[in-house]
Amino acid sequence: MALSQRYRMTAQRRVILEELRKVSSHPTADRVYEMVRLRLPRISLGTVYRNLEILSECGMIQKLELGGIQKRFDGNANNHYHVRCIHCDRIKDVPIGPITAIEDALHGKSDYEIIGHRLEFIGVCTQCTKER
Amino acid sequence: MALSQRYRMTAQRRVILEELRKVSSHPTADRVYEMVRLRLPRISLGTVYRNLEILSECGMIQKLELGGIQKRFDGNANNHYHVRCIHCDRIKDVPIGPITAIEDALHGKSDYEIIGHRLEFIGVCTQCTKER
DNA sequence: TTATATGCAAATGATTTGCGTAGTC
DNA sequence: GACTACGCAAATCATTTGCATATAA
Repeated sequence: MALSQRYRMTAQRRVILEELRKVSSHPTADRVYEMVRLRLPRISLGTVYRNLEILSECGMIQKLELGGIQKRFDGNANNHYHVRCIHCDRIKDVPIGPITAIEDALHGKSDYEIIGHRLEFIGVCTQCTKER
Repeated sequence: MALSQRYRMTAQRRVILEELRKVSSHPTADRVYEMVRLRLPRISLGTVYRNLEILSECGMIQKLELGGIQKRFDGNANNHYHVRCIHCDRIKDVPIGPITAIEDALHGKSDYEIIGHRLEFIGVCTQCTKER
């Protein structure tokens, strides 16, 4: 929360960041916990949550807060969109840049001062397409 | 869950629907509970949750599952977008229709079969603009 | 009459937090 | 050495669920 804090690079924080950057699966916090625990068996789930929060605050990772119950985390901090499989909840990056035109569509039509948007695509992943 | 069920119009369900249609505030489940309790003091929170679920399943209301911790409900079942105030979380309808072109931008660029999108605008409401 | 719905309370599940100790800067 | 972070366990908060009873169709 405190943006003026001096953050320290602990082993836990480094490993969480490394593991998250290794995968493209957009894991939940407890999946990250599982992944990290292979290298740091004594790490606690609370530490994972705390660090995911701090890392996303610092802009080193991304916290995805769209559909779904659990939050997902993305080692790629660059702003980009995602597709979520409606059946299995698998999330994949989408290879298109930010569509700024979306906000233009709203110009002068809302009394809110528009500062951004959240967009997520819904679809069916290749695996689920096969299985049905 | 069971789509083949025969739903009954109980007093509780009717009042929840009526109250939700009265407001444009996109309340959380417990706000709906408060609203409904003025007319049905003995209703339980569980009943409110169960009915909000059923009503949105039937397409009579909308469940908003974008940013934020708590789900929000919308008495207007027509598909439309929302703006969320980044400071106070107030949600307002946005007077533009579905932007189908958004999905076209993705054509051929993802191996997911795209079936839709979720979009929410982020902004600052008039009240929060004044207060800052 | 009979399946669906309710009220109540307890359970669940994700996330957060308090606290005493450990480690970084 | 001072302050941030950790591990652990308990707390929180939104939401869901089991169960006995009530009610719509």
